[in-house]
Amino acid sequence: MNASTKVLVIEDDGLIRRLLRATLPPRGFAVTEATSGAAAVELLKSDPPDLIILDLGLPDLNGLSLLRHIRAGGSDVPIVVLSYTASVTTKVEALESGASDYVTKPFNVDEFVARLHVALRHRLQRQGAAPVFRNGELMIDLVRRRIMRGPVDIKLSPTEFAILRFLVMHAGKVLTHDQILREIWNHRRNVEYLRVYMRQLRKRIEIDPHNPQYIVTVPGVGYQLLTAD
Amino acid sequence: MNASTKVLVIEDDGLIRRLLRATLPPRGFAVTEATSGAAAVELLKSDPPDLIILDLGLPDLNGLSLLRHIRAGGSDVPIVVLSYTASVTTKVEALESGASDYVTKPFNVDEFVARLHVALRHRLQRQGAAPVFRNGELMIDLVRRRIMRGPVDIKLSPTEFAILRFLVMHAGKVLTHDQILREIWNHRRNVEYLRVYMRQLRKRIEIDPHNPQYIVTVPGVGYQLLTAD
DNA sequence: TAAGCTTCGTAAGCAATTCGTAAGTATCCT
DNA sequence: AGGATACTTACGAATTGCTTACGAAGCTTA
Repeated sequence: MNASTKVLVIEDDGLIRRLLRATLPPRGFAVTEATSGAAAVELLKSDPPDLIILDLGLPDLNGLSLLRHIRAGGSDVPIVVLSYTASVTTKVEALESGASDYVTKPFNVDEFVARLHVALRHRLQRQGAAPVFRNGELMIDLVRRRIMRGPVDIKLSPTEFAILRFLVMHAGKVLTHDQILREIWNHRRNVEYLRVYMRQLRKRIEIDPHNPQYIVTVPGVGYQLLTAD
Repeated sequence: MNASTKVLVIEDDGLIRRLLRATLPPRGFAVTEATSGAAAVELLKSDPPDLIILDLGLPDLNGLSLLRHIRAGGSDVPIVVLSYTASVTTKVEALESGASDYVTKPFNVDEFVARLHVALRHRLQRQGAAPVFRNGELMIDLVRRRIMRGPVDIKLSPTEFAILRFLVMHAGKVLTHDQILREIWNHRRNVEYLRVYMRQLRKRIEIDPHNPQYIVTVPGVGYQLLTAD
């Protein structure tokens, strides 16, 4: 758990917000807050957090809908649900809809933080689990910075490698232009640069850059590194 | 969750064992039991399960030690801890030691099963599984933006995909024109556009667009994506 | 039952956007 | 000086979004 785990607290109740604002930062979390579903949706786009704490009793939007909305959008960010309602059906619905955990108020802060750690652990595991990406002839070893297509060694410039690493870390998922731009250039460049670099990357790793079989473009959205299966 | 998720129940209490033996198999779990830590260690080697349900109050071995032992061995099998003790320190210790969840007895079976599903989900995610909509030949993977009818890959424009995603997120429900217009264009377009795009969508995903079997129109109201069952 | 109105599906055209691609400049390191 | 890399601009081709128009189907009312 590094020092800057970004947590988005989507919570109406001011008391809880204050409690979390007081207790989370000392434990290594950077807290952002949203008091309504609408604000939350905005923040999710502009500055994706590492973890979401979601209250089910929001005024303008049903918490469950928001949960499903986030999951349907393709995000697998851990979401810990917080609620007064201990109704089993609500719990089950939330958990089956993609919540990582369900904590009822009032709660003990230490246990709560431990559960946040559990929720975050899976993400870490997933990232560390596959240092080597494989699809057909292509092999990418992020740790050794080694890329091979069949027997040929492929050399990449630092920027090209950074983009490819980002793709590998989210292999199979569609990454939007915005996501990549933010990751690589912190949003200080625009989409044209991305195109230039994607072209460059393809020239290097694809057999036929005109008919890419690894890095495919998702028109109007972004790019995607295809997985083997 | 396929039909044969192997669960190892490490539990001393006969009542709980009987409860789990009665309730888990109908929900798609195959149950193996161990009543002592020693037996559990044996079973873990001989027949590794997909999930472990671990009681902390074993006679011959401290449950926490067993938990740490399993993790130290490099296994990342999900472990759901079950216990009478609600002591916060115990909970925190278990969770930080690698438990996926901590459930206190007595518990509700439905919620318990939902939590088992959560614990298993991460493993599935790591393997690349994602929530997928299915109806007959049609398969829609929102995360990968992949739509297939039988063996054919279907490509959609961003707007077409946005509409389909909205339908999938509320599959089976009738969505009114207004709802869709608000979601997709924020009400800045009128119903005619919706028709044009629905036609487009059908041309893409339906076998016979004149007799749609997936996207049906509900006259005067809106559209509906039919579910399998 | 016929006429009139509304809803729906469908075709088609135009404008704007998106994408791939080439090419040129600037900067840094060797 | 040479080579690699990053940055930047430009442009044609393809795709997409937007928009209008019209006939068929369904419903309502006289």
